[in-house]
Amino acid sequence: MRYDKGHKETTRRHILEVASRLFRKQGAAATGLAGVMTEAGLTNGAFYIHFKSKDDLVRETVSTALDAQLVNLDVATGSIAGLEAAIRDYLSPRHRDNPGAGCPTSALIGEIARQPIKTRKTYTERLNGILDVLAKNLPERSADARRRDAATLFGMMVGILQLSRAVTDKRQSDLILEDGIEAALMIVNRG
Amino acid sequence: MRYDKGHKETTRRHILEVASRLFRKQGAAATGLAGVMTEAGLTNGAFYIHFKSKDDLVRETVSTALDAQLVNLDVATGSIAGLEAAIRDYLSPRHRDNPGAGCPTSALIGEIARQPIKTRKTYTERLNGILDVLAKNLPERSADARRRDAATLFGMMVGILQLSRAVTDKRQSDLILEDGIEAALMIVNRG
DNA sequence: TGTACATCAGTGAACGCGCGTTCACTGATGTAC
DNA sequence: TGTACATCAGTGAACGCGCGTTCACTGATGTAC
Repeated sequence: MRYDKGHKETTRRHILEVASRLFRKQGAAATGLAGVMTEAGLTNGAFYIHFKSKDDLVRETVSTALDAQLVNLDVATGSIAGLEAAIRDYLSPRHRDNPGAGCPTSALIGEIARQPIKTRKTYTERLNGILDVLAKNLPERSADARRRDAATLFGMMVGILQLSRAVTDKRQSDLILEDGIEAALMIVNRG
Repeated sequence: MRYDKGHKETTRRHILEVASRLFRKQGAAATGLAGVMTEAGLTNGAFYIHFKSKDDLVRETVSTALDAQLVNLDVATGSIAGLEAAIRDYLSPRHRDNPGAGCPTSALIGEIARQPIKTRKTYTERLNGILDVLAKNLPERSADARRRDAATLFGMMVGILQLSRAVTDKRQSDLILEDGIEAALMIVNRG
């Protein structure tokens, strides 16, 4: 073969990374495959060697981006202090200003809700993995209560980050993040 | 003239209503002008009699939809009980299942954050009007604290509604809404 | 060892299609003289 | 009062363009005999 063993898989992952970044930055509907492939250093036609369709690519990017987020979160947390640090990082100006490398949910949830059921199912599974990690790090009480708080906490973080991204006034945007951290920590520490 | 005085304005408002519904339901990027005009009972070409461009239409729909939301909210609230009822209504299965007639922020905030600055400025202004109404109905404390809580509360409601829309499991989706109401009321009643 | 063929990731041109936008035209009414 | 012209919301065909997708082809390597 012309290419190393594993080369195809490397290329596929590379396309996924590029697409994942562009989708989060520009939206999936607003991002064309030609742009993805050019950015990946390939030509149009090569796309279909790796993916069945654009829908397929969207589903794969959602899946892998959430997998990566779960791993990062699992490593970063492990204690209440770790969870609090993760919340501060999530609701930071740095995260707000870098959607392409940030939380896929905050960037794409509006579009995900309108995706084919298969993609929404994939999303739901991965989301639940993330909610499990959050719940694991919440203090005491029943596992059920922690798990339910995790969904509330995550929804809150997502909504607040999105508001901070939409608003044009930087001071207001910063304030939304700061107040959001305070409220999120209140959810973490309620009992 | 062939048409009544005020006919043009009526038509314009009709196009706005149709577009506003389709944008919230399908996303603005994923909705074509031909679809909007057909749904409005007109032909393609008539669009440019009423609007300068698609961007212009998006900005106008965002503006008028938020204006309408502000009026509804102002009427529905007026007391803490009213605010609580508005929160329950926002985080209800009915709202979740009817994005086309629902909160424009929950349906479009991801796209709004990527719109031209002019649209984002319009959005920010209107959002602040809504946050003012929410703040007005929060209990006591300083006006500044209430205003900041309003942003947190709204961000939370938006994020939770979006999560409930993305998730495929109905039971989980319902639970997210119920727990979200509880947490939102906690923000309302903290002091 | 040399040659013919198979494999397959990637190329790049082309497909049909729907997009946002433009424009010559329509036709009912209002206005001027 | 009658006629010529102006107005203007709306029509519908067409524009160029980029979309997602297809496909004949390339060319480096592996395999068979």
